[in-house]
Amino acid sequence: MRRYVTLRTAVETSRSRPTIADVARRAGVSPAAVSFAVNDRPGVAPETRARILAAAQELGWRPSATARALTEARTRSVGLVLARDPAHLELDAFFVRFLSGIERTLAAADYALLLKLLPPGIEVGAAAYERLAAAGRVDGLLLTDVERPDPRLPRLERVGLPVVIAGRPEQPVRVPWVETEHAPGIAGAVEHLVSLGHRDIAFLGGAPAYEFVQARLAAWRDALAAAGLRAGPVVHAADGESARVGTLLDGPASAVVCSSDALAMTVVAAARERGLQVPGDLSVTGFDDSPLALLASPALTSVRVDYAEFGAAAAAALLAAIAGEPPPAFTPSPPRLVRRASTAQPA
Amino acid sequence: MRRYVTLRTAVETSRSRPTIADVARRAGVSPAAVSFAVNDRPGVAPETRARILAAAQELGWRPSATARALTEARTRSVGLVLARDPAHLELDAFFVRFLSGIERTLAAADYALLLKLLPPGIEVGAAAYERLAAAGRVDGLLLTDVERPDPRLPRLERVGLPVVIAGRPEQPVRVPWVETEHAPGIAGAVEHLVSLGHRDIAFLGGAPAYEFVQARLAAWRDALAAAGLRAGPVVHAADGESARVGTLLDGPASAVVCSSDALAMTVVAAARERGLQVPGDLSVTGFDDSPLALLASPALTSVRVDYAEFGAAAAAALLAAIAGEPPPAFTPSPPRLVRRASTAQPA
DNA sequence: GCCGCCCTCTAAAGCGCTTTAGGTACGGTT
DNA sequence: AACCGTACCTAAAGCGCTTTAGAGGGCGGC
Repeated sequence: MRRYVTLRTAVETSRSRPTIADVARRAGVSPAAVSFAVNDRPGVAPETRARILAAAQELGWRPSATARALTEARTRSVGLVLARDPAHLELDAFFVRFLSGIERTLAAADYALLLKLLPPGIEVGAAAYERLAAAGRVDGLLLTDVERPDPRLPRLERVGLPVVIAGRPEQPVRVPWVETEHAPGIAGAVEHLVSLGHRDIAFLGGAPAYEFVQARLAAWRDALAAAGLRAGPVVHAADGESARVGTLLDGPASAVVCSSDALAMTVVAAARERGLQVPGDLSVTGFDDSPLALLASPALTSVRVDYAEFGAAAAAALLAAIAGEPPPAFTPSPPRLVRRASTAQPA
Repeated sequence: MRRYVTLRTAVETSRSRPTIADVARRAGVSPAAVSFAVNDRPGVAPETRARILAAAQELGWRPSATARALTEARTRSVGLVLARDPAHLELDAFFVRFLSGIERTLAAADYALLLKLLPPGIEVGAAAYERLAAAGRVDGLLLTDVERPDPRLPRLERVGLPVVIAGRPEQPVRVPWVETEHAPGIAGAVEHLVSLGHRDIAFLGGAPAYEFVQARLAAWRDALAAAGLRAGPVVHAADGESARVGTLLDGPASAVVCSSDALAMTVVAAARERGLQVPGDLSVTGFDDSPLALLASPALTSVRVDYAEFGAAAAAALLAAIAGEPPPAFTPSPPRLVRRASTAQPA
């Protein structure tokens, strides 16, 4: 057997990372053979492969992600740009769960996640996407927090990279999107309240610009219509904005359906200020079933949605798009109403 | 003026990203000239530079981050590995604020953040660091959630990449670390309670394995000693673990200092279960001043620490380490006690 | 009017991989 | 004995940039 020899003296004294050439030299083969071996390609004798892998192991060599990215024309990383105020993210149960689902999928595929957290301002957000794409830092992009209308969407096709939207765009887009079954969870909350005997049910949602807030609002409206009830008052507010939230309590509503647990706590606080008891005088449902729901007193009846699963599905769809395949089927598990102490029969 | 011409026919029909050669051709210069121009190096005539930049603009060209990474031997990205249970992260005010601070620094330096979110399990966590480093995906690593002792630390020197620890390692390490002034905030809480007249002050902290929990515990102890008081009971618990938290209330303590707002809410709930009023029968202080503090009822007296500033400083130290410079000075702004309704004079 | 210098720009190598196009040796056919 | 396949493996190009060495031209000084 002829051994492959290079003239370069093997100065392995350097402390920098070994290269494929170092491994090749040590295993007595060409760099190409090393490449074939580590990538599990045919054309390498089993014992040669073993020798190569051993050499790589001994040297602690792993192929440079950068060099690979250059030759394979893909970085094995995807980007997620979040253009939300950090303060708004703090109590958001969605973000962390969604992120962990994304990670689960990406890690399995050996992809990395590039996270960009920006102060809000759509223009900035879109520009960030485009910069990431133009620099070729990522193979694809994940979009979330869809607004209606969303100014980012028209610009998306210019990005020239696979993009998957996590959410349901209002306007028609040529970009694939993935949505989970969060809104139907509202129906469960309404039905629960109706079955308790409530006839006047209000809605308290977050910023109306968000599509997911609108979807929940619509679900609330539909569920009321299905129950033959008229829609009670609707208020949009930020967490803790108790003045505005309090206006909900001026009407006849005996129950409030909220689009988040933090908002539900805001209602509870506002009710208490007015001397109303929860759930005696007012029933309140939260959403997301965050740890908050248990900490609140009374503990909040809430809706649990599997956002990790959603994140995993969105990431899977993106990986498929990158591979040029159709997105895998996603059947979200149905949201689950968790009954706790914040709902009861009306007085 | 001689124009640079390549023999390659300019087939600009392809829809793939333009390369430096395309820009060079369009501007009538060599690729090297383009490189010099976009990197603001001397040796390019002003009008040539303008012509090159215009060509780049017209083509929508940005240098490939991948190719750059290969030649410059740096990726312009840093990694952050979080090995915490997502459920634990959900109510954590630290995480999001810290992240936004990191982003602020990185964005200014045109660095990207590679985030890895892992299920806990230290072995896994360290391996993730090493894989990221070995593949050359990042130029440096940020470590947080320091434990005592932390099994990751001894392995850190093998990583062969700049690392900065955000937190205070118990064992001596040769890796630079950055810490913020969170623990002294506890002293403020204790002093506040003492000034209200409390003599028996308990401590409720999160998992004792975390160094930051220990630091807060120590600060509590020191503050009590300084006030000439004996240390009340200490309990470590997870958010919502009210059974264990309740044991705090069996003793003589008239006040509880907590290491997070979520724990403070847990105490409040446990107290209420036993028929104790907050703050009438029991004063409680939270920590972090998360949005929770305002939503809770009573609103929580809490300690605000600027974690964004901390994240920014940690990232700055890492960038300095990458550049081979000493870390910039960091003087954290002092924590601020925010007095709200959960503390009052003892009965 | 020639030399030398500076300014501007190009040629070409090289970063660490992957991949295509062979090339060699060995065994089995005709 | 010449031939063909197959199995392994190597040479070399190329990914898109940066960078070093050096080429060419204009200009001032003598």
